[in-house]
Amino acid sequence: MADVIEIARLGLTDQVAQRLRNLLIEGRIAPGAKLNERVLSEQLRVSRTPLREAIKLLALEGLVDLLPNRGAVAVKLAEADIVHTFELLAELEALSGELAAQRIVEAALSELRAKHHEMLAAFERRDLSNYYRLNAAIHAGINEAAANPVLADTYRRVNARVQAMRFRTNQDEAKWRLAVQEHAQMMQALGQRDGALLGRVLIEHLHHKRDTVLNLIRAGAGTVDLAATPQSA
Amino acid sequence: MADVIEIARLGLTDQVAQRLRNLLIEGRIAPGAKLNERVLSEQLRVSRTPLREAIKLLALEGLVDLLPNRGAVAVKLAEADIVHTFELLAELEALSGELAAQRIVEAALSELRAKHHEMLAAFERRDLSNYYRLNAAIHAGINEAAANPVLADTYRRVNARVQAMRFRTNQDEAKWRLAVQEHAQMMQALGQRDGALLGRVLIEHLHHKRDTVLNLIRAGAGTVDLAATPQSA
DNA sequence: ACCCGAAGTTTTGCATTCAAAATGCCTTTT
DNA sequence: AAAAGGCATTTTGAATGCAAAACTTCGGGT
Repeated sequence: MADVIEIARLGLTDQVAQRLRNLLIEGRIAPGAKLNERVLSEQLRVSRTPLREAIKLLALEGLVDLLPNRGAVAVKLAEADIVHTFELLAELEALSGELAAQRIVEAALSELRAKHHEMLAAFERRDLSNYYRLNAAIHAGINEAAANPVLADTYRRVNARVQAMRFRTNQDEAKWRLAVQEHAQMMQALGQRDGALLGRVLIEHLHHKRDTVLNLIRAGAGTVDLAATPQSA
Repeated sequence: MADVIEIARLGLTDQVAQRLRNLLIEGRIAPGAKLNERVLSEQLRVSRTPLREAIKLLALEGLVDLLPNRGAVAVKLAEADIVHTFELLAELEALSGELAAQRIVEAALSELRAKHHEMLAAFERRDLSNYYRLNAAIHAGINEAAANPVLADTYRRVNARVQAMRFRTNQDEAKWRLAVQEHAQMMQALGQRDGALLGRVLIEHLHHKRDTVLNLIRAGAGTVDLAATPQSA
């Protein structure tokens, strides 16, 4: 009866990294914005040491760019970056799906179905916030069902890069409907344990997601934010 | 005429990370060994600050495990980790191959062919060191030809985890021969721009590599090293 | 008037110092 | 004698301080 409870106890660095990650993903720190160490350390009430370590971590995750002797800036993804990221992300999701279809246990499948129905409810109410949350939870669930920690970890890292963009999509009614349909197909394929089908559906799904994000960028939303949220208020 | 030459100028942290990464991959720091910050900082002649940052980076890469308030240890991969890593790695290589077959330019293909022949030469001489170097260069070349930086980066990261193991394989003559044959098939598929075929060959290739590594571990080589190289000399 | 250059300021990078947590040893008690 | 508790040492974690690099601004020159 060794490690039974094991309460939190995260290091400060990891807490800071988590906080910064959220700020970046939610766009509270605008793409292209400089990350001033002194300012940030005062805002987060930590010294520069754990902050710097956290920034280095985020750089490895690809959420910030590191300019030697000139600090870090929040990444501003170009179209090519989006294309490249989704090219990989689609494949990772497909692999997750194929493995999940083979390995998922009944309990997990039921939980995913439940989340799927909750998501449908959020869709009917046009409750974007909950829809997004459940959507992410379902994808994460499939990932977990694949029972490959290395894959899960890699997926999380790559996904983080475009999460900020995905956050702001699904305004288009038609595309939203299509996404919901695809999710239904996913659940069906998973229920039938048809990995190949699930993989194909996921690739298609991500393909559409990519196009949505690209449109968003072309509309200017993803690149102009520079002065919009100067990370203060 | 801005940044034309742009010599090195890496930060100390990155240099330390690179050095540590090599030590870990080459097994100079044995799996399971503790990374004492004071000792390492004296050996590498740097202060603990950049060292700590580097260790955190390696933790994110999965090369060391981070125990809260108790420092870092070099990862000791279990069989399950190997299986999981190769499960992903095979897919990443296959994707690289498919994209490379579509996108590789003639010059890069020629360079790969040249490296392939050099590798055959190294094989004939049973020159394991050069064989390994050229082998890695060819895989890296295919990766680069895929022209997807996100994929390339991810591949590098995941590959690093098992590089230490791959380093010590190919002692078995029969398996070595097979690997060389598979490489020939790879070059042919690439020359024909047959991405699907190249993908299949690569998955098979990695599959075999995985089995070799698993055998190596089962023979005890991968896990017993604990006291073998106590990171000093 | 505009451009180039130098001094001052700011900001990052690294080292050192201080604090907190863990490990190991020794004493003490049953 | 064995186990438990406390003290000392070691080791990690975080903050501060110092030096070097980059940006800014102001002044002089063309």
